[in-house]
Amino acid sequence: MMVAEKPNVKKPRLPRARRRTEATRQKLLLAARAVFAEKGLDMARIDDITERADVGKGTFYNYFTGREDLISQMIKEVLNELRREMQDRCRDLTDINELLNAIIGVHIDFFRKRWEDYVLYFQGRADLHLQVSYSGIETPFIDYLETIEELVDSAIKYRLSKPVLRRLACAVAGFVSGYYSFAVISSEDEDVDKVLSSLRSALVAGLVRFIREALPEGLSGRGAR
Amino acid sequence: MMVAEKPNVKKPRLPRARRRTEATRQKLLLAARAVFAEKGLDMARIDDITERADVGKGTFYNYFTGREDLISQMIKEVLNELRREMQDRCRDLTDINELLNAIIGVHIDFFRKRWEDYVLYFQGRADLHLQVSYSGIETPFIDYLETIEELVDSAIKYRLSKPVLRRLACAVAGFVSGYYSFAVISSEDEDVDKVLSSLRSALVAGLVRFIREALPEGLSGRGAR
DNA sequence: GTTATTGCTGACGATATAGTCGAAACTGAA
DNA sequence: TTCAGTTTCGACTATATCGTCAGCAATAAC
Repeated sequence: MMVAEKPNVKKPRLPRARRRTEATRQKLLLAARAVFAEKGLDMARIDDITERADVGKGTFYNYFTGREDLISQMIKEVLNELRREMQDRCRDLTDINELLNAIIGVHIDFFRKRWEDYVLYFQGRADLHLQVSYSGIETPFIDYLETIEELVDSAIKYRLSKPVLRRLACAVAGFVSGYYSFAVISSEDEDVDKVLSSLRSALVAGLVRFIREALPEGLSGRGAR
Repeated sequence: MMVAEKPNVKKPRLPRARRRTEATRQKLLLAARAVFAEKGLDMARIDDITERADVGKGTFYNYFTGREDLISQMIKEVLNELRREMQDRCRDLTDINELLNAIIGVHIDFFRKRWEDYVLYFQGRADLHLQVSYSGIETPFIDYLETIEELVDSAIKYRLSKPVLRRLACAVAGFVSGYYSFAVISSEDEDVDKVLSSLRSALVAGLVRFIREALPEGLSGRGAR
C-alpha cells in the first residue's frame, strides 16, 4: 500500500505547482477586474492590483508584461466567454425571432451577473475609438461581432450579404450595451434587466422587419411558417 | 472727428481683452478635444493640451482648476449643444414616428460632423460606470436623457409614465451611440451614417410598437390618423 | 537531506507628470 | 509715456508610478 504509480510517472508536469501558479494568475485577474471597475483601465495602478490580489508587485510581471498585456488578455477572455454563451444558448434556434431574442437575452444575463466584466467590455470599446489605445483589443471585438453574424446567418435560409449581417450585429451589440449603460446610471431602483427584456422585443421586431426588407423576396425564418 | 464717446465709456468691460481671453479658452478647449480623442481622457497630459494649444502650461490653470474641471465643462457643453439641436429640429413634430426619426437623425448628424465630441461623449459615459470617476459628469447625461423624454412626452397625447419615458430615452440614446461605436470600428469603407439611417427605421418601428403597448388604449400619435 | 528549479518578494532607481509661482509681457486708461 | 491690472509663461518642486532585480521561499527531483 502507498507505493504504486511512482516509477511510471515520467513527468506529470508539476501538477501541484501548476495549480498554484494558475491560482495566482486567477488572483491577479480577479483583482484587476475589481480595480478596473473601480478606477478604469488607465487609472488603475499596478500596485492597486497586486495589493488587492495580495501578492508582491514583482509577481505581476511574472504573468503579464505590463498593463497593456493584462488588459488585452482580459478582454479576450471576457469576449470569448460571451461568445461561448451565445453559441451555447443559440445552438439550435432556427427562428430568427427567437434567435435575436436569445442573443440579446444572453447579453442581459451576462452583464447582470458580471458587472466588472461589463465595465471592462465598455471601457475597452471606448478605447477602440482612440488613435492610441491598448493593442490587441480590436480583433476580439471583431471576432465577437462575427459570432453574432454567424448565428444570424445560420438561422436564415437566404444568405444575407456580409455588410448587412455586420449591420445587424452592430445593431444588436450596440443596442444592448448602449441601453444598459444608460439604464444603469439613471434608474436606481428599477429592475434594469426586466425592463430591457421588454424593450428587447421592440428592437427584435424592428430588426426582423429590417431583415425581411433586405431579403430578395419573402421567406424570413426557417420557412413560410 | 475721432473724439466722441470717450468720456462716457465707463466700463465696457474690456471688450477686446474679453474677446482675447475667450479666444484662449477656446484654443484650450479645441486642443483638449483633439488630445482626448487621441489618447483618452485619462492618458491625455496637461502638457499635451497646452502644447497643442500653443500656450504656456500655467495658462491652463488660469482657465481650469485641473483636468477634472476641464472634462466636466467640456462634457456639459457638448451635451448641451446636442440637446439644443434636438430641440431645434424636433420643435414642432407631433407624429411620434417622425419625432423618433428626427431625434436619431440629429445624433447621426452630430456625431458625423464632430468625431472628437463623439469620443468625448462615449468616454465620459464609460466613466460613469466607475466607482470613482470625474465629478460633475453624471448630471449632464441625466439632463440629456430628460430632454429626449420631454420631446417624446410632448409628442404623445396620452402621458406615459416617467419610467416608461426613461426607458425610451435610454433605448434611443443607447442604440445610436452603441451602433455607431461598433460600426465605426468594423466597417471602414462603408458609409456608416447612411446605414445607420436604414436601421434607424427598424428601431423606430419597434419603439412605436412599444409605446402603443404602453398606452392605456389605442391613440398613439397626435390623433387617430 | 540535499540540490535544482521555479515562483515570490518588496525596496529601489529612473522617469514622468501635476500643479506652483515669480517674472515678464501685454492691455487699456490717463 | 506711465501705470495698474491682467494674462501668459515655463522652469521648478514635489510626488507618484513604473518596471527591475537580487535575494528569499517553496517545491520537485534525486
